[in-house]
Amino acid sequence: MSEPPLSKEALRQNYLFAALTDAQLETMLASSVPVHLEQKQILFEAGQPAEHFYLLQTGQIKLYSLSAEGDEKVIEVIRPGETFAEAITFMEQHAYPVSAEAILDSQLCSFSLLVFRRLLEDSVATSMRLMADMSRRLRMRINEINNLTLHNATYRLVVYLLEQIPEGVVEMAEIRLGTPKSIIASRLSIKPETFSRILSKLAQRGLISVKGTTITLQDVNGLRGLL
Amino acid sequence: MSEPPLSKEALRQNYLFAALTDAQLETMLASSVPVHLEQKQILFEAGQPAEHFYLLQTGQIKLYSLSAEGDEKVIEVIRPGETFAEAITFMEQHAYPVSAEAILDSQLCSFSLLVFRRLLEDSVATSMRLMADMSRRLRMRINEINNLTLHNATYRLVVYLLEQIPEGVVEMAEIRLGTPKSIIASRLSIKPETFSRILSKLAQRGLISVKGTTITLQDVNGLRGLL
DNA sequence: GGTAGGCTTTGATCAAGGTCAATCAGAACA
DNA sequence: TGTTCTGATTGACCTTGATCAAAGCCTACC
Repeated sequence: MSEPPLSKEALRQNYLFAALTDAQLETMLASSVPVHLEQKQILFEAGQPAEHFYLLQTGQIKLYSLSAEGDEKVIEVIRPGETFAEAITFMEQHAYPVSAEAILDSQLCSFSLLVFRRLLEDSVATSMRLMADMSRRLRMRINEINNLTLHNATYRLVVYLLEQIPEGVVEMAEIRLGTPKSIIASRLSIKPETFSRILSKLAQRGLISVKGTTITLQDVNGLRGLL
Repeated sequence: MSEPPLSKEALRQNYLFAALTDAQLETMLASSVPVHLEQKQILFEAGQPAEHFYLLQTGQIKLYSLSAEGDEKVIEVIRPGETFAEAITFMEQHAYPVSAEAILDSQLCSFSLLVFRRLLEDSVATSMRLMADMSRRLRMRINEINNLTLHNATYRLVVYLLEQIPEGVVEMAEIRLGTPKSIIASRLSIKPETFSRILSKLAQRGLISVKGTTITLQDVNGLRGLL
């Protein structure tokens, strides 16, 4: 299992690193360590002291919270090319606010939060990008709170389905869920049983059809009409 | 109704402005306009193009979302000394993600987002503070999502009550709600009726007592035990 | 003081979604 | 080709909290 050599060019693909100078990029790379996770392996747990943030190269990672009773809520599913936990540099106590676990075997790269933070002080452009991203995340979270409080489970599921297809599609569309249904359910704050029931209800109404992990939106406009 | 003259010193009280130079502060002040809102007056609505952010001097403002059916969810209640909407500089489309309405008559001060943004480019320290605040807000939102999905209404209400009292208190504590119960209910995503019922249930169990807008926590430890 | 209008409370009823348990479907593997 | 294991589905039932409607309570204002 040879670790993929992370090039400066590859790194610059990511918005976070795009505005760094070569020297800065090299500093970041020098602090980086490749990390491999097996499926179900835990990267960090909520409350742990945070010293690194991560760039996911391949695989999938779920960020989630646990209640005292052990119930799990998936906050976000990270996909290749995305970084996560970088905003933690700014938290008072440097501790992860959520836990992270590999859904699939994953290859990632860890960076020092401290090094990153020092570097931010010299890179206004990168600060701006980071702020833009944080405000995007903030916006996403507000959106999610709205969905949770203002809308029901069916609404959330339909929104999710429609988000998976490209803009212009009007008629039919096929979605391949890249993630176990139970995790999507948790992401949407729905129990797996309810998730399954809603899917079959939508199928009954001819709006979608489900075959295993593939969902075909038979009537995109009809689905939009539910919102 | 004479607008209170906003001094540089007063402005520096706020974390956002604390790290600015005198000249920068003057630039901000030059872009500022005092705003007065009557109770129930709307400051801005979700989706409107955003050109200003605000510092609340006196009164109370609620930030909220509306569903298509007109249901309202209060996201946050702003109190004097707090700024809001400043993170919008970084959003792709510069539009307010929520609406803002005065709960009480309120005096506030508006600032130009554009001027602020330009100034951030010259003030690394202020960028850092802003990022710290954004990450705090991000953390708050994640916390709220957890509360919504992992905990029930009673839990959320008890957490809210306990948040209102100082750290060390063990026995009794009195809370004066500065905000109508219906708004606190919405903030906690509970209907007013349910809110009221939960309060009386807690009162029945001797944990609290309610007299109008004043709530006495009779048994703080008992309440903590519910969590 | 009387009364109008805004919150808040209370009661009765209902629906959405959760829980528990059984069964099923597939993938992995021997 | 079983066999096993994990995740998905289905059914019966239950709980939470929403909804609807009717009082109550206060405060403001005539």
